[in-house]
Amino acid sequence: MTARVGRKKTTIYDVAAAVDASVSTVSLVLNGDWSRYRIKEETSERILKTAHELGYKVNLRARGLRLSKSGLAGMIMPHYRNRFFADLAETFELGARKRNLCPIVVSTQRDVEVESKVASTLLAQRVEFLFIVGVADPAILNRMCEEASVPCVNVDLPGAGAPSVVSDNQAGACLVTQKLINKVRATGRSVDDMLFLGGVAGEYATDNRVAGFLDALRQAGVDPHPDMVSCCGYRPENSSSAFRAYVERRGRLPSGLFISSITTFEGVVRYSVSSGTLLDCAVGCFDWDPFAADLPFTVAMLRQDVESMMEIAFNSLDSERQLARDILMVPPILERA
Amino acid sequence: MTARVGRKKTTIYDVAAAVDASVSTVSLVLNGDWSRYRIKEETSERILKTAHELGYKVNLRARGLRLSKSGLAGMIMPHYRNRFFADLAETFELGARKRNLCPIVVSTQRDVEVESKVASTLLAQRVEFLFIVGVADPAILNRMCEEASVPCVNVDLPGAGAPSVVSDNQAGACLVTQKLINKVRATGRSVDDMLFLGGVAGEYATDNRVAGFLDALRQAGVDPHPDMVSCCGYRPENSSSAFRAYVERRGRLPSGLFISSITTFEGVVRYSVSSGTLLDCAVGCFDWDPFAADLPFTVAMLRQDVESMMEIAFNSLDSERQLARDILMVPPILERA
DNA sequence: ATCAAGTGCTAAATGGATTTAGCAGACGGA
DNA sequence: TCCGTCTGCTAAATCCATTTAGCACTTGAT
Repeated sequence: MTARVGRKKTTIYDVAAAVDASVSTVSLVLNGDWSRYRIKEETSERILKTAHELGYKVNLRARGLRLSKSGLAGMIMPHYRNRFFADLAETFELGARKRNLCPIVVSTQRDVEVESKVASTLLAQRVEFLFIVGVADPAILNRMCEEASVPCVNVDLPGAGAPSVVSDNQAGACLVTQKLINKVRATGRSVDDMLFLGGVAGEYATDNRVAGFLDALRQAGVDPHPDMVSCCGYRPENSSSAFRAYVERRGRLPSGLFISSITTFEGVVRYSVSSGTLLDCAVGCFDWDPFAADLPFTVAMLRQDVESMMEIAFNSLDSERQLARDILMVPPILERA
Repeated sequence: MTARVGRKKTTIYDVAAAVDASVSTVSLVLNGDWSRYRIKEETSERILKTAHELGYKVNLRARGLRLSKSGLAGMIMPHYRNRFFADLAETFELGARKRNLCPIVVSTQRDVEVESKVASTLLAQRVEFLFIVGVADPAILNRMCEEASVPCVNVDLPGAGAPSVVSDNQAGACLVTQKLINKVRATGRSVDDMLFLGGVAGEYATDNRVAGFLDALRQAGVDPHPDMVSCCGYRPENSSSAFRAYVERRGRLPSGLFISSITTFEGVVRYSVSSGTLLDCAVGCFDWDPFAADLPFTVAMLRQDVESMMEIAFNSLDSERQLARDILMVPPILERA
């Protein structure tokens, strides 16, 4: 191991000089097609050996320039702080590596400015494609990708500028609500008395989850009234106080509680702990977290099917599907009933 | 916006041709030092305008090749599935962007093979530096970085091949244990009866946390006995059954419980829920998670000071500090007492 | 008329790899 | 002897941007 103390990196030129061959030969050998170009096995071995001794490592930026491929796969997402996003990131990385690409995942904290800046950096790095995850308005980013002719796909929140892969919020919410209704009925309480908590009215995911919730109620013969839905936002503080207000106003817990997201869940738990209220009602949640799954009451949790979503997303990068721009729905998985 | 329908990207050559100027002029203008090279403002404006119209975006790989800088900042870490790692990733990204670099974070699932492969890809991409986070044996990776003359730093788990930034596990554990001891004494129970649960004996973090736990006990005049420490691994199933065994064997809960990590915590909660045991003892945990912080009993949680750790890590990339290879200890923050 | 200084710009080298067309020599057959 | 065929390799163009030395011209002073 001839230590490279000198700070410059070894190039194919160095290797060529060392073995007294041409750069082309070295390149051909290092790329493995020496036999196709009739280069003697002995020469090939000498080159390989020397390259290794000199600590040669290909410069992917130079190769990328020549081949106009970067070997980079880009993804932008809000953050890593819940299991859904964390799993998306890890699954994306796995998929990228499987395709011999180097994943670049960047989180943007849902800041529109940052989203644009990050996207343009990634495009300037010439990523081979871009996954756009959980971005409220993907239109601008889709546009940027189109101008750079870089394939892209929207995940989690759909947009019209590219194919989109999202969980089937409505069907999932409907399924969980049906479970809750069964439980409520089993305990003899009234299905009229159920509550949807969390999210923001007007937002894609929330609206669809509410729709699924209401679907199930209607199917069960209930005529939903406005008091059954409380979209109080995502922050735990909000759901905590909204839930407190609801309970105090009505003097009792709802018979069944549909929680729209994991942070909303946190707020409910916080209320329960601080008020000493035991949550003895049917509870369902559109999200999954190992901690929540272990809490002192049974929760029907819906886990989004990250593996399938990502597989579909990867598949939607080819050109026909890029043009189609469909919204592809993936059913979430019921984690616990 | 002259739409680039043709799939090739615009280069400075295209711009030069369009404005009938030389490539050099275009490059100088686009890099903002047109006045330093006495290029007329009018020319400069024409070039800028045309570049914009043609949708020109610099090719960072070409620039990187020329300048032998990639503009990439690399980090490898086990996964994103707990708040500590998630926060590390986000803080790293922020720091990279602040330095005008594009962050590349790759998770390796603690697989030694994957770690090496990912590291060599990142080095071949010529990242400007590499953060090595939570890697059990950083030696090989440090070596690779040294050969590539890429600065690196170990975070969370130390190694001798580069500077390391770690939480002060021992001091933190000691601090929490002192809190627990006070609580135990306040409730009149015996400090002899405390338990350290989780982790793996022989591992850096665990050993230091155990040492801190024992320090505090000795300071409190207790002579620690083997039954006070149960290193049952990290998985919730392990801690769940280990804790059950402990409680059943002794017929009661410990007076104070020191939990070594968040996954261990999950197991304890799982036991508590499944057995209907109320955890009415002093509980402390070396880790932090918003969900855990809201559970139905008070937990003294130690949150690792990610911001400080990352700042120190970034600072340790300069050449003197690269050579020093110190282990830098950062005290964790007591989140709740 | 001559020279220095200033103005506005460009040619060309460079960074590291890939890839194709083709060169030089050996060898066999007619 | 001459041609065709192999064998083993290489020259050179190319990808795109950066950067320095320096060219050609004008202006003003002497």
